This record gives sequence, structure tokens and C-alpha cells, in this order.
Amino acid sequence: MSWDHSGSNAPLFVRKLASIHPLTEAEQQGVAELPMHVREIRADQDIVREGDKPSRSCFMVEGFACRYKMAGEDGRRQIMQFHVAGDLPDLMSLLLPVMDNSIGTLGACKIAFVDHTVLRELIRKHPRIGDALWRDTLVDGAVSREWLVGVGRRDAYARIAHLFCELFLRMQAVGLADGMSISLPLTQGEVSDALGLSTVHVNRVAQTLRANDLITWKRSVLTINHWDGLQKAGEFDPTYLHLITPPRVAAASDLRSA
Amino acid sequence: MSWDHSGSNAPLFVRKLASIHPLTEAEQQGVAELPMHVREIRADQDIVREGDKPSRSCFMVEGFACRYKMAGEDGRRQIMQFHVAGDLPDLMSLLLPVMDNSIGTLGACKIAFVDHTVLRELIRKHPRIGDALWRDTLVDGAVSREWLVGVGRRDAYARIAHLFCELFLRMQAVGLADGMSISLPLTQGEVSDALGLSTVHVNRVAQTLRANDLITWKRSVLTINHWDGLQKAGEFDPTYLHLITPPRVAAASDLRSA
DNA sequence: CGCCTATTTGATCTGATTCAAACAATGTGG
DNA sequence: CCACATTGTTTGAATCAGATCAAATAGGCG
Repeated sequence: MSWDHSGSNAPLFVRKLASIHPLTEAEQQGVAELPMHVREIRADQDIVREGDKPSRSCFMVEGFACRYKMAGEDGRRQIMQFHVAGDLPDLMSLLLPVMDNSIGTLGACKIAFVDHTVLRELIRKHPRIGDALWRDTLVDGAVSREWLVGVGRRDAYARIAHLFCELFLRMQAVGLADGMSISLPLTQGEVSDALGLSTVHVNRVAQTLRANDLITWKRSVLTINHWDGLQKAGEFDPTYLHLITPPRVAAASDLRSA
Repeated sequence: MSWDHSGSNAPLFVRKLASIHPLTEAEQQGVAELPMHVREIRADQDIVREGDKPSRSCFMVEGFACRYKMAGEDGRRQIMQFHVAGDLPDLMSLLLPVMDNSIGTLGACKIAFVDHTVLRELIRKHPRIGDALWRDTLVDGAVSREWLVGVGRRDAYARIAHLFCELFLRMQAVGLADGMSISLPLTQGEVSDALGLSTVHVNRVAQTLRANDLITWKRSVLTINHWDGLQKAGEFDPTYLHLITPPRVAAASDLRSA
């Protein structure tokens, strides 16, 4: 646990915000100089919990976390979003005093915390940073809505394909993709909680995706073997991610020959 | 179709924003004086469509509309939100140039349009109005996430109960409830598209809710007979609506005697 | 090696869909 | 004001995608 004024963690934060909304030099510097409180958090810990009234927000430096909510008393969990480096999972708490969902780590994470007062001051000084942050929360909402479409109107096969398309593009956008592969430290149980399915069913359907040679998924690494096929299987249209830099996707064979 | 500078439609708009985020006199006046383009739109028309790049946003003066998205080619529709008077269904287009969902009317509606340029100018002059609008989009996202929990992890009985609880509180918050009744001009088909169910199943489960004396629902009027029971059936917790004025709910009998 | 957690497979069950048809409502033109 | 068309609701029967229960297998790791 340490206070970091050096901005050594800022580049990713800056890159993420600039990727959402173009920023001037001065604005980027303002972001880079934010005083941040960096912590390492181990797996399966809550960063904030439903009902909390945080006085700070966080952004993810490293690792995987998720937004989730429990339904009923019997342990049904719905994961509403997976968060990767660069994300601001509880930015909403800047405007909405009480959290209506929890954020929990999936593996070990490095998280940077910023006080709301500091953030508000930065926005006052650089209104366009406020726009970038607003925009970030809007994309977050757009992702939830797309998931709603999936859970409501797509079958398990399409849902899994869609999730993998999304995660790949989001991770690629912040430089976390390696060719057509991403690190995906999720258990099938976690995927099932995100897609409204049972673990058993995720297992079986994932096997079908493998059998159709669309993906390879083992030991926390997901490789997309046929982007076009996976995209079609998931009825995936990336518009809702509102990416500024267009996705770079290719057949695995193309990448190898490049 | 008419240009309205008188602010005769503004009160609801102002009331809604003030109910999200307290506003000063000057701010309220700024909102009330917004030049707005008011139109009557008949049933089942799109106000904006997925892929559009609107240069204005709208707020609902009268009627019911919905945010929706089509999945696949075979007519599967997922409704992601029902919008009532006071709502700003496509405010997002102020920050996100391209619409990733459509907004359509359900019955006849009265809609007021405001140019983005005008809105941006207002926010520049009154930053706290910007906060109110940001907050509105955040609540919108919170509602989508709650629906995701329902569709992913609750059965049909709970989903319908939950939807009715939500609609009742949201409409009550803007003065559209009459005791424990609201006008609910939705077909069972529309409800099924919102909950990820089939029309037939919505019909059967709604009958069970009626049989359990939780609701009365006929000819576009929904009455909640037992709030506590409906809330429990839907696992409903209103936190996610982030209402400022606390909900006023009571058993129907209490209201009659009042 | 032994423990714990994750994945896989098989068998069975069920909430919800689909298909089909009857039955209100509501509205429309004559 | 009624015949007719249209749209929405209700009921029944057959079927299915996905859940649940149970147990075996495979990794990862101190």
C-alpha cells in the first residue's frame, strides 16, 4: 500500500481516457498527476459492496474484476460486467452516493484509488475530462444493455461466442491482446454467472465452440481461431463498444503469415 | 408540430431533473427556457434507430416508449427499458455519436426535442445541470443492470413482479400514480419482449400473480393489491432507482381509508 | 503425494417455448 | 348501430433448451 504522486501508473489511465475521448496535452497531464492510492488486492475480494457509500473511485491497473449482484438468499449471482486494466468500475459512485452493486476481484489485482474530491476538482478545471468520464459510464451502460439482449434473446452458444468477441476487442483496445489470444483467467463458473447459465451447460457449449474450431480455451488463455465464425455465432456487432480505434481482427492464419 | 419557447412543457422536465439532482432557481429557469421542438408521434414509430447519428435529444412529455434492440434476423426483440413522461431516452447521443439501440413509441406520445448544441451551451453555463444529466444516464444504466439480474437469475414469476414494482415507483416519482394504480398501456407481447419470455408464458404467470391477489391488470390499468407481497415475489429492492424522494407505498386498504 | 478446486460426462427433470386454436376486445366503415 | 376485421388474450398439448443431481477425472500446488 503506497501513495503515488509520480504518475507511474497513470499512462494506462491516460491512454484509456484518451481512447474514449481525445484529450489535450494539458488535460492528459492533469490526469497523469492525479494523486492515487495504489493497492494490491488478492483474488475474490470485494473492492466495493452493494450499499456502500464510497468517498473515492478506483481504476484498474492490473488483473480481472467483475461487477455483480446477488439475487435472493440462495446464492444466485449475476455478473454484469468483467473489468480489465484501464476500467473505472465504480466511477458511478461520484454521482450516485450509494452503490447498487458490488465490485469484486477475480484474480489478484492492482487497483488505484482516487478521492472523489480530487476527481471533482480535476473535472472542474478540465471539463472535457468530465466528458470523457461521462462517456465512459455511458459505454458501461451500453455493455450492460448488450448483455441484456444476450441473456434475454440469445441461446447459450451465441451468448458465449458474443462474450468472447467482446472481451477480445475490449482487451485489444487497451493493448492486452497478443495476436488473436487474450489472457482470460475466468472459471467456467464465473462465465456461467455472467451469462445466466449453469456451469455444466457452459462446459458443454464451450466444447461445441471448440469442436467447431472457433476457439481454443485452456489454462486461462483464450485464442480465437476464426473471428468471422465466432462473430457470426454470437451475432456480434461492436458498435455498442463505441471504440474510437477500429478493431483489428484477422484470421489466425493471416497473423501467422504477417 | 411547433416551436415552443414559452416553457409550457418545461415544468415536467424541470421537475424530473430536480428530482434527480437538486437545482437552483437560476438553473431551473435555464432548463425551463430551453427552446424545444414538440411533436406528437403515433404508436409504434421509431424516434431514433440503431445506427442513427442524432444532432438532438428528446425528452418524453406524454406516453410510453421503449428502448429496444433486435437480435438476429428472425424478429427476436429485446426491450431494455420502458420510458415514461420526464425521461430522456436518447440523452446518450449527446456524448456517443452513433446510437447503439432504437427508441420506439408504444402508444401515441408527445415528445420534445432539444438540439445538442443548445444542450451543450446550457451545461457549459450551468455545470450542475450537466451533473443532473450525467446522473440520469447513470440511473438508466443501473436499471439495465437490474433487468440483467432479472433475466439472468430470476424466474418468470419474479421477473414480472419486479417489473411492476419498478414501473410503479418510477411513475409515482413523477406523479403518474393514482393511489396504488398506474396506467400501463403495454401488451403482454411487449412485456414478454422486455423480460425475455414468450407471450404465452407471460399470460400464464400474470394469471398466477392475479390468483395470488398481488395485482389487478386489465385494460391498461395496473393496480398493486399487496405491495409487500409483490415486492417479495420480485425480490425487489428500490436502491438501484436512486430516487431522492422515498417511495410512498401502502396496502390498498390503507389508501382507501386515508 | 495428497488436497482442493475446476472440468468433464451421464442421467434425469423442468420451466419455458412452440404450435395451434378459440375467444375477447377494440376499432372501422357502411 | 351492427357486421367485420384486427389485434390482444386465453387455453391446451407437445417439445426442448437448459437446469439439476451425481459422480468421475484432471490440474495446480503446498
